[in-house]
Amino acid sequence: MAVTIIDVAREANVSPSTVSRVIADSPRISEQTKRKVREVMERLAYHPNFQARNLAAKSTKTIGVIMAHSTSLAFQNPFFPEVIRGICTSAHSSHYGIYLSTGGTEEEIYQEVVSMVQGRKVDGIILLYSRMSDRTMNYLKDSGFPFTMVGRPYQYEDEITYIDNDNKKIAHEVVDYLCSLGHEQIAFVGGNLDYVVSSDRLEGYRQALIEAGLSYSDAYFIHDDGFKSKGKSAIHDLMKQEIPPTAIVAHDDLVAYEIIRYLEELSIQVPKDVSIVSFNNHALSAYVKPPLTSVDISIFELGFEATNFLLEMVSNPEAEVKSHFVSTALIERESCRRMK
Amino acid sequence: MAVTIIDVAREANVSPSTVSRVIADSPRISEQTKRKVREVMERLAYHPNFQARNLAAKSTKTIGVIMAHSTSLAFQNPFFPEVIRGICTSAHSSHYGIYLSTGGTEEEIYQEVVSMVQGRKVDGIILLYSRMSDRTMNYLKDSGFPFTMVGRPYQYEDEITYIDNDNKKIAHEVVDYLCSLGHEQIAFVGGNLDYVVSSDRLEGYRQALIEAGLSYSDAYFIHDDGFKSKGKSAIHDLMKQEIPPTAIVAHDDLVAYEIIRYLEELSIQVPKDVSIVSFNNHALSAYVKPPLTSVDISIFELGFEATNFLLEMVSNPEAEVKSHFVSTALIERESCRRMK
DNA sequence: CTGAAAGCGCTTACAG
DNA sequence: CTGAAAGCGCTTACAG
Repeated sequence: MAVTIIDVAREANVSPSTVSRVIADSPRISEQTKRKVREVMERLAYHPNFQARNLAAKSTKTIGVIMAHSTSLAFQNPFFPEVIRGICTSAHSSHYGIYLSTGGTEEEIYQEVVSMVQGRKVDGIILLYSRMSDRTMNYLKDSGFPFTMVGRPYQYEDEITYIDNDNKKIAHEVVDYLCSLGHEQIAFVGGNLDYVVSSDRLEGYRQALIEAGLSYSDAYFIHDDGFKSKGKSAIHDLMKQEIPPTAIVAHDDLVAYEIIRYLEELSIQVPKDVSIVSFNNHALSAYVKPPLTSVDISIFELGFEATNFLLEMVSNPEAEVKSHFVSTALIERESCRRMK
Repeated sequence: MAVTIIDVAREANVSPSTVSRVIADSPRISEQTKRKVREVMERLAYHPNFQARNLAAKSTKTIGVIMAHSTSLAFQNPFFPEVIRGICTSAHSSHYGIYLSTGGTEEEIYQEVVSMVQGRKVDGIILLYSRMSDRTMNYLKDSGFPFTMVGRPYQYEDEITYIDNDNKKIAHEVVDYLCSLGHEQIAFVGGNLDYVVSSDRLEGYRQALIEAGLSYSDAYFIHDDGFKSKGKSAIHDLMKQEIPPTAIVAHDDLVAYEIIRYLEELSIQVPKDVSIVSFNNHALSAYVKPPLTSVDISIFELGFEATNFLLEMVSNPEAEVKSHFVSTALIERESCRRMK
C-alpha cells in the first residue's frame, strides 16, 4: 500500500492533523515542525491521495473541459490544440488539472456534464463551443455550477461569463477591407449556423454590406450544409451567375483552401479573378498558394482567459458575470487584390 | 448539500449497502429491490460522488493522457485532436474518463506524472510520445503502474506495451517508391531526432538507400534544428549542390509545405524540378498546391488502440506486454513525378 | 438477498 | 502551535 499521512505522522512524531497542515502550508504550524515533517515526507516519498483529499476538502482542483461533439468543427481543425494549450497554461499555473469530456454525441456529452457536476468530479466547467440552443448549457446555467464558455452564448448573454472574439465586428471589418479594395460583389461561405460563431460572422457580413450600400443576396451565400455535401457544384453555381462575386469571405481557412481548389478546377484564379479572405489564420495559411489573407483570432488567449475567468468564479462564487472579446488581427497576405 | 446514498437508502427503506449494490448492479440484489431503489434515485436525482466512490473502491475510472511538452511537435499539428478522438472513443465506451497533463516543461510533466500515479489520480497512463531518454517513461516503467505509449520506446522495447506505425518500414517504402519513379538523388528533411519517430524514419530512409545501391550522404540530410532556425538557407544550400536531389522526403506535411515555399522562392518547381513525399497526411494535404503525396498513419487508430491496450492492462495486471504497428497507406497525389 | 460496521486517506472545526 | 475526533460519501468483507 502507498504511504499515507498516518505513516508520515508516526515517523515524524506528530499527529495526522499536523501533517495535513504542513501539506497545506498552514501558517499555524511552526517552521521547525514543518521542516521535520517535510523531511519525513521526502524520505518516505509521500504523495497525498487525491481522492481522499478531494472528498474531505470538497474540492477537486480540476476543471472539466467540454468539447463539441466529434462530428462538428472543433475537432477537425487546429483550433483544438491551441485552446487546450491556453487552458493548460492557465490551469497549470493555478495548480488545477484538466478533465476532458469523452462523449461523441450530444446526449453523451450532456450526461457527462450532469455527472461531472452532480458527482463533484470537477470544480468548474469550460464549454468549448456555443450553440443556438444547447441543453448542456441550459443545464449548467440552471445548476448554478461555475462555468465559462469559449463563444458568445446565444441566450442569457448577461447571465453567463464567456470569452469570444467579436465575430460580428471582425466579419464587418473583413467586408470593409474588401470594399476598400474596390470590391462590390462579395460572397460568403459560412459555417454551421447552429454555432453562434457562424451566425455572428454571417450577421457581421450582412450588416457591413448594408452599411456599405451594397445589398445582401442569398445568391451570394453558401451555407455549411450545402458546402459540405456538394461544395464543388456550390462554388460552380456561385461563380456562374450573371454577376459573379469578385470576392469571397470564407468562414474558416480550411474552407478557403477547399474553395480555392474548386476555383482552380474552374480555371478561376485567386486573387487575379476573385479575392478571398477567411478567419482563424491557421499555421499553414502562410505556406499555402496563394498565401491566405486571414483574421487571426488569438486562440491561445481564448482558452487562457476562459480558464482565468473560470478559476475566479471557482474561488469566489460571488464573482460577477463578465465577458471579454479577445483581440484579433487581419493578416494581409496574397489572396486579395485591389480592383482598379 | 447534494443528495447522498444515505438519503436514497432512507427514502427507499433499505440500507446504504444495498443502494451501493444497486449502483454497481450487483447480481445479489433482487430485481424488485433494484427497481425500488432506482426509482428513488431517479426521483431524488441522485448521482454518486466520484471522489467517495474512488476512495472506497480504490479505482478512479480515469486515465491520464500525457502530452509532449508544448514546444515540441505534438502541439503544432493536427495529430493531437485526432489521437485524442481515438482515445476518447475507446475510453468512453469503457466508461473511463480522461485526465490531461497540463505541464509545459519536461520537469513539470515529470512531476505531474509522479503525482498522478502516487496520488492515485488515474488508473493508467498513456504517453503520447516517445523520446530517446525520458525520465518520465523510466519512472513509469520502474513504478509498475499500468501505462502505454503511442510511439515505439527507445529502450526496453519488449518490456513496454505500445502502439506505433512501423516508421522504419514506411520510410523505407517511401524511398522505394521514389526509386521506382527513377529517382536516385533523394534528400531527407527530418524531425527532431530526440523523438523515436524521427530517428526511425531517418533510419528507414538510410537503409532503403543502401539496399537500393545508393549511398547515404550527410549533404542530403537536413535535421530539425537546422530547418527550424534557417530553413530557407538550408533548402537553398541543399539545392545548390553540384548534384542536387531530384526528390525530397519530408518528415511531416507541415515541413513539406514549408519546403515547397522555399523552393518556389528559388524558382524550383514541384514536382517538375523536384519531387516531394512526406508523412502524416494532414487533412489539408489534398488541397494544397501541388496536392501532396503523403503517408497516412491512421492517427485515430493509434489513440484508440493505445487506450484499448491500457484498459486491458488496468483490468488485468497480469496481462502480457504487447505492441502493435497500426497500418499505413501511401496516398499518391501530385507532388512526385517519374524521371524519364 | 440484505444489513451493520469498518475503512478508504484525507481535512477541519473544536479544544487546549 | 498542536492533537483528538468527527466526518467527507462511498465500498466491501463479514454475518445472517
